[in-house]
Amino acid sequence: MQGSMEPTEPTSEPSPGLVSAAIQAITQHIRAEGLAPGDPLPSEAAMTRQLNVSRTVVREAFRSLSAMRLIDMSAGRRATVAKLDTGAMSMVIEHGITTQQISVQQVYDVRRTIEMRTVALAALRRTDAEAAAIASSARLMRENFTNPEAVMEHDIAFHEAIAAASHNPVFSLIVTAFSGVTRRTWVIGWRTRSSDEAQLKMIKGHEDIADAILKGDPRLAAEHMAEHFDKSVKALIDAGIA
Amino acid sequence: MQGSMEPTEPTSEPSPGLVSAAIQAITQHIRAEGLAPGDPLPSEAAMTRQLNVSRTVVREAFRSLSAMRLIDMSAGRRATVAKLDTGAMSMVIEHGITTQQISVQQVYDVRRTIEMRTVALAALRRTDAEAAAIASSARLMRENFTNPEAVMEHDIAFHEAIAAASHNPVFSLIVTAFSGVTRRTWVIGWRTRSSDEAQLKMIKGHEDIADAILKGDPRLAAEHMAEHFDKSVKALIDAGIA
DNA sequence: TCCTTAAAATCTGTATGACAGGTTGTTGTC
DNA sequence: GACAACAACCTGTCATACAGATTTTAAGGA
Repeated sequence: MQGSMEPTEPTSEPSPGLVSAAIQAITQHIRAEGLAPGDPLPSEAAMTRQLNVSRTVVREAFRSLSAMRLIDMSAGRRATVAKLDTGAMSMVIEHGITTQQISVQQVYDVRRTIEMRTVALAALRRTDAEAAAIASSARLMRENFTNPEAVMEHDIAFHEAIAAASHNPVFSLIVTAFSGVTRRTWVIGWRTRSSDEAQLKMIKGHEDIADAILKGDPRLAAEHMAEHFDKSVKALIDAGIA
Repeated sequence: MQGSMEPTEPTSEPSPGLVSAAIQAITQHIRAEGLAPGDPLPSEAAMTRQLNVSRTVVREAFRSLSAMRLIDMSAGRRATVAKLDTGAMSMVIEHGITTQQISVQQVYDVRRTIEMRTVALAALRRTDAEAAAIASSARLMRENFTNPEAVMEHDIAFHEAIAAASHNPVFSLIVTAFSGVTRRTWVIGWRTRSSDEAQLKMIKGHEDIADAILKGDPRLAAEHMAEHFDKSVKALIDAGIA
């Protein structure tokens, strides 16, 4: 049963490659069956029979979806539908940066645009627990301020917590996808704030944002966020980031 | 040379699975060599030797990156670094929608946030050709207004053209990633505009945006865009979209 | 010498078979 | 009825084979 000898559909085959077809078949199966995260998918063997292709093809399809984090795979178990994850988006952004198709500044412009909105939404919709988590990240930035690495991680957590408090997972998805870029450039911005004073002022900015969210004042929160981004971008430009 | 018999690195193996390791090796190769779009990657055979794993593993890694559109593959040719493409992002968004982890309204909120910015940037940065392309899409909407399918495609092209005119590929990436969702819900909004008058008014809104961009007035352009989105969201809510 | 063309080497696409190891369902015993 | 051993199923990885596409090399002629 060599693949090219028995074209299952001699008429219309728009996408080139059996793997692409298999990927589509799997995603369509999810849609057609109305599967939810955690629900199991057909086994590779079943898919092999259904599509009448080799296991190689089916496996490459499953693996591709797994790489995009649309499904979860593990040995012995069937693949399951995955919860929303930022994996694929992160990789696309990283790819764009490393191949110099997008610049760090362009990412920051998008981040600013989005986070001006998430911070306003967070001020309006945050639960008490979310407000506490945001404030906590800001506090941890101050407490660890002699350890840049730690400050950075709490900074990233701070922005992700705000996105989560916006109660729109698409915002969370995008903000989180940018975290990788932030990890790669954050230190540069930090170094331009040479004095302790400048560094503490930057941390103060985060506390102001957290306070505004706690108070439920979207306009004030957005103002502080704008200021924060303007200074961050300025720091990057001063450091000569293209 | 059975895989599990000769652990190449008996000490630290953080990521579970050889395929993940291979994916990382490839992306790191791109970074380390400073490859640009179009540049060729090592052959599968070369990668197989370098990583000391089977071709199966290497192939699944390549295929995964291809599915995310980070690399281009075709028979006989070596894989090459891909230009920035929205493929993976679209699939993530689609997945979120079909598994009901995100709602259409949430996508529209993100679109509104982003396109309020792209339209302003487009007004400031558009070339004459870009302004013409945007206006052309609006005109084609009017000319084909008895054919909903055609109107939709020109509508989508309109928004993507604005994103392109923002001269920030990250915006283009995100806006384009949402086009799939738009294709799946657009008709619903169109139907709520039952009269020709209502439909033509909606098209007029697009022309107003195009004019503002042509005039180079970011504030006016953003105002028209806001109005457009508010009406679109209202139309979806009227139609009972969750 | 240079151009053309045919053969060889290389590469990807797909299929098949094999086996290790994990997971789940079944059965049989106590 | 509880528990343990076993069988069935499933994924992870490897090896091999071959078709078809592409690139490289070599040969031959102008």
